[in-house]
Amino acid sequence: MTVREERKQQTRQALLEAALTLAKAGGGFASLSLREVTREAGLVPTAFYRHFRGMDELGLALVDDACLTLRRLLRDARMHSLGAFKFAIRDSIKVYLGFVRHHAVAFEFITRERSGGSTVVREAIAREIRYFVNELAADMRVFPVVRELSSDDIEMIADLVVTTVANLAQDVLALPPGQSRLEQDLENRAIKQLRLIFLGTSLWRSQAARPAESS
Amino acid sequence: MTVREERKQQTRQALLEAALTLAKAGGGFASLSLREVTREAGLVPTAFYRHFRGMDELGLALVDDACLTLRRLLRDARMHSLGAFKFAIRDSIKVYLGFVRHHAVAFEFITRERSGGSTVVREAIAREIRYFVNELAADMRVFPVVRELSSDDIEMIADLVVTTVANLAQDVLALPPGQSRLEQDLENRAIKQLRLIFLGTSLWRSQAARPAESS
DNA sequence: TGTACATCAGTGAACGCGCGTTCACTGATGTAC
DNA sequence: TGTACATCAGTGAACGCGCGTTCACTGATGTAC
Repeated sequence: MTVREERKQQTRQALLEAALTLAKAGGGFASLSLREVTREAGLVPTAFYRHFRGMDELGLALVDDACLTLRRLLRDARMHSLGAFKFAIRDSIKVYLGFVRHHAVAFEFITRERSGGSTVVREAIAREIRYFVNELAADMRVFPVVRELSSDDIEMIADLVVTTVANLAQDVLALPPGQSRLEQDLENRAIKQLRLIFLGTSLWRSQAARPAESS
Repeated sequence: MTVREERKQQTRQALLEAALTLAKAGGGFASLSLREVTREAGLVPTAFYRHFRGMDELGLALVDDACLTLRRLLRDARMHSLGAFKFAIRDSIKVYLGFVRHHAVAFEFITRERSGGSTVVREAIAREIRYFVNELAADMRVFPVVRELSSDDIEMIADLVVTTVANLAQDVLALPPGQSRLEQDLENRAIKQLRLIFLGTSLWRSQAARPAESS
């Protein structure tokens, strides 16, 4: 990579980080101006166009970056869990929350723009979530109890799990800093919820013919 | 109510509806200008201040309105289910989705601003969700299986249910119109998810001492 | 009931401001010879 | 290696536009007598 290309990448990164910082501090990515971003990055507004066509393209780049990091984490986690042949919910949640806190800015961006913001950003995030659900569904097949279920049901359960942990991230990040007691409560709640889900999973097919409507 | 007060209420309502319409069509409530809203409502911009201090106050009024309607629905639903002493998941979801479709604009506003938009609107929505979780937790106590659980656990389960149906509403509303096949899929998925949750609930305490970590 | 005054929802002009985007430019870096 | 030209990331002035908010106003509705 030439010196010029290297410097261009640095500037691009500065723009992405400026956008994340401002989206976190202000009212989300949607209410964020091109001029604000370049100002934060220490550039003149027109320099923006050397890197992105407009704010939408920058938003997509943010989603891609954040999700790439998350995918890497999941891949590593899968390696480890496959090696050890175990699945401890509490440990997994701890690792996950550590990651969420470490990449708080990127995560806040994703959870926030998931349903707000511009259409193109929202669709990109929806696509990534679908990807994660499929990944998790595939991973879950290592458990004998799960392997007996239909693909449809496995995906249904994976979706419930992803929704639950996404909700956890959202709640934790919405907390004012230093509220470690409340954070503990949220963590414990999510752990219990996942245990409940897997408890239900372990019985799923056996009762499927006449399900738990009357309970 | 005098003629003047009546007309003022009409104008106020026109502003609220204009904001809902625009928030649905455009990029959410946050990226919505005072002038846009008054224009849509057929007013001069300055007339806005006769009704709200600014856009934040209008946002809060929207949350209040939408949640008031939803609370009424829940109250009615409770009456019926208490009268009949039954709890059919499929029927409940059907009623709920009917309500979501009927109040699509208000619902889209809530699900969208739940995590995007201005801080004050977001906090108001979080407060309402907490209220719904508590209501549901109280309602769930009519079931003998639930009554044996701790208040903490009941709330944990209620939260999981509320998150799941909120997620369903979000997914259904994000669908392009006329996709009744995909809508059916989402509905069936949510029904299964709730069944799974109640299946887990029916066994919750009995396995609590050494929970489903190894499954 | 009729009159004289008070209230106040909605008007319209005006303001200063930050926005996205255009354009011609500069000067450091890259490249071909 | 040295030179002459090409590339292109970043500059700075300029534009037209919609924004939130102010202010003094108008005229229909309300109220006191």
